[in-house]
Amino acid sequence: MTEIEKTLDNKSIRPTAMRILIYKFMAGKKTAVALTDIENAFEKAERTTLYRTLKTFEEKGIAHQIDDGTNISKFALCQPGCNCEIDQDLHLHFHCSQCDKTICLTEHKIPHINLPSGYIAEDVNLVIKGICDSCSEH
Amino acid sequence: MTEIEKTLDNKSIRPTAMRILIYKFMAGKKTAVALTDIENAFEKAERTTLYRTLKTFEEKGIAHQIDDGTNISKFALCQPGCNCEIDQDLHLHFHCSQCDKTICLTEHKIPHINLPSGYIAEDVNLVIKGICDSCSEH
DNA sequence: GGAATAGTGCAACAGAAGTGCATTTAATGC
DNA sequence: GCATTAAATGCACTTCTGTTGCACTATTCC
Ligand SMILES: [Mn+2]
Ligand SMILES: [Mn+2]
Ligand SMILES: [Zn+2]
Ligand SMILES: [Zn+2]
Repeated sequence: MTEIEKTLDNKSIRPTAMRILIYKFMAGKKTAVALTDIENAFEKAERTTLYRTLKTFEEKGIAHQIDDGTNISKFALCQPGCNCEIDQDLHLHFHCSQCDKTICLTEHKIPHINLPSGYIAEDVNLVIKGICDSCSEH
Repeated sequence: MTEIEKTLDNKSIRPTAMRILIYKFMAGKKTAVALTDIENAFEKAERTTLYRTLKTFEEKGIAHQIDDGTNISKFALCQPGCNCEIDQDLHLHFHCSQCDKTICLTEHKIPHINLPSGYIAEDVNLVIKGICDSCSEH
């Protein structure tokens, strides 16, 4: 049983061949991935399978979905300190307008926001658009 | 020349019948509107016209587009103090998960966010999802 | 092994966004 | 006013992402 298989098993995700491949692919990327990214990376990849795999990953708490403002959902494996389950402690995301990559800034937590009375916050999404570190140094 | 016509004219937007209607509709709403909201509000409304009208409104700086995480673009007329043109001073948006309404919290500015070195911020989007004041009081 | 369950592949659909082009409408100059 | 020109609109069509139903396959459990 490999490390990945253990990780999946821990969260009661049956470690099928496709799931392991997808997990590996995501783990190898420093950025969040779109469904089509995975689709293009593998010859034999069914969009539906990817769709449902990502959904499973998210529901079981090993990945989180990111809305970066492009209207294309991105996904990233949860990092240590990610704490996606808990409402608090959410990190922010960066979307580079040049290379179109979306990056989890896990260390950068979203500051507390004061709301007008009557408003109850359940979830918060903070996305910064700009130039990423790779793009800015060139 | 009515007040609305003046507003449009000031930003060099030709005040056509449809544009005035759309402007009125948006001004009468306290929440941001989706394209389909306008489409449903008028019998004779062409999606393309609405689409391009909203785009024009945005480009000319009398409205701003809002990505509230629903993957449906919302639009709202700019309020005094909205300052959409300037990167700084952006306000946050609230999306109610119960009534599905999206609200501009023009008074609530997005706090300054520190980024890792190399990252350059150009735009920032902060959306809070939860229960709005109307929904929470019931 | 066989029943039950979970995962996958294929097909099809929904909804929003976007584009090209012909037609209509409005502004401008004479 | 009327012709000329440019802008706005309406219609048809395409693309893309997301989503679901259903049949088929693989895996687990007894
Ligand atoms: Mn993230
Ligand atoms: Mn707003
Ligand atoms: Zn970049
Ligand atoms: Zn509400």
